[in-house]
Amino acid sequence: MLSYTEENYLKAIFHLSGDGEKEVFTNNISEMLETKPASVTDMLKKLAQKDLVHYKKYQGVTLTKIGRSNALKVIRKHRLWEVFLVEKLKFNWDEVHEIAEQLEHIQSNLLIERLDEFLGHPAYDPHGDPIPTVDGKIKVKKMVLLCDVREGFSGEVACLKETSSSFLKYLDKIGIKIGTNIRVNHIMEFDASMDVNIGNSKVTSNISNEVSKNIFVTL
Amino acid sequence: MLSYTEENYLKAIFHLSGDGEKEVFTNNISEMLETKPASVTDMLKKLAQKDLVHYKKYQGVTLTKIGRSNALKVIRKHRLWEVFLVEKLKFNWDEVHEIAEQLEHIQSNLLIERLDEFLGHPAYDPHGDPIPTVDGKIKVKKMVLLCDVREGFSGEVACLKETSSSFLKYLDKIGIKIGTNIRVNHIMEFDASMDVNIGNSKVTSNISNEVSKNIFVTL
DNA sequence: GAATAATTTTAGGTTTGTCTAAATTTTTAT
DNA sequence: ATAAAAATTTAGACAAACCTAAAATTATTC
Repeated sequence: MLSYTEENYLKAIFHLSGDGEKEVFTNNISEMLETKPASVTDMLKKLAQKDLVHYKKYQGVTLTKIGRSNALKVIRKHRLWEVFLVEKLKFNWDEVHEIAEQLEHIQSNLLIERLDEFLGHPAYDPHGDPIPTVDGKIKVKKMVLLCDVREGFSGEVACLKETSSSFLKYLDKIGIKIGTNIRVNHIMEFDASMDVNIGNSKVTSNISNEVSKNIFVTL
Repeated sequence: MLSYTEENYLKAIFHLSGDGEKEVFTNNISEMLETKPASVTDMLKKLAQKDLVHYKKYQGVTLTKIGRSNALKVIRKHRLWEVFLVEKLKFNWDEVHEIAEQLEHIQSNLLIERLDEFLGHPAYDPHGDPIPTVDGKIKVKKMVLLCDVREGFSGEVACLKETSSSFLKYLDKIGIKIGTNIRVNHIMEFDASMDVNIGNSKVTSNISNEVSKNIFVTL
């Protein structure tokens, strides 16, 4: 049985490693979890001892099989609870993160499977992130960042890279949600901002590169 | 902001005091929370310092206004989550306690008010216990223990004193749930067991005094 | 290839909530 | 009323997860 804190470390390592691809370093984790590097070192030793991470002094960490499977379990719970909050309790997509951060640590396999069923086995959370299956598989969609879409092409919003409340509120305001179609009409050479059509709207909106770098679309 | 542990102590004191009526003693708390009396003393000092309990060495504790209100908030959350688990996720009434013990500590007023709304503002949890309102009021039903019902009279099951899994499973088996009508036909002088009719059944069942002492009915 | 900078680890300390063992207070029983 | 029993508190320790400050390692730069 992992502690609340151990689960958070595993989750952070998973995310920072790009879903388990690369190595992760002490300072990255310390920044993400808002703790000091010294504390991270302490915890990495502990996780290594429990066989949850591969860790060599000064050389960064990666998750073991067991560590990865535990991280995915927590992420599954987090995303299912987010769906519940938005679909059933009518929360806005920018309000659910903090609550799901707590709910993801509730221990009960039966609970999470019943919740999954109750929600109709959703594949994606409200921000478009895939929900891992019970056995730790993730459906990866073929997506590109909106900023990489060429002029004249269009795509469907699939997932967000950034999910801060302020970003989500901005997207709400300009009418972008998961599934919205976006057509790229023109890209400014100067600042890489884009003139786009959002949804069925005939009106052209301009979105900054900072924004288009944080939206994934399927073509 | 109270810790998980502090909330559990307040809740335990509330329950042990008979909803805030009597004083509670160190050993009672220690037994309920499965900790040693010395640990309880430590915590009582801390709670007293935070003005959550009235505490005098060797003389027992009672909750302050603030302590009581916090205890009721936790109990409200616990019981609302129990309703959710039974009504929405199809849990059996004997399976929900442990999960609700965890869920009751999730911090978010908005969450609990949305949940309350989602569930249709229930007044009682699956075991018949009243759900405190946001402002800490509890609806007290006029109830008597089934063992105090006289021969020839009948009552409706309103609430259970004991809510252990084994007791709830036994009640399931003999067909007793909240709302079931029970008619007392005969009381054995020897062991105070009762011959009763459960629901609309014409068959007479015999239930022990141990059982009838743990069922509250309204007449 | 040194010297400096950045990163990471070690050493030692804090807080929260727990424990054991010993001391104190209260209650009960003779 | 006093001795024995029961309940409670104090004293001192421990584990988890964090901290600061100093030391060690790795990376970068001239």
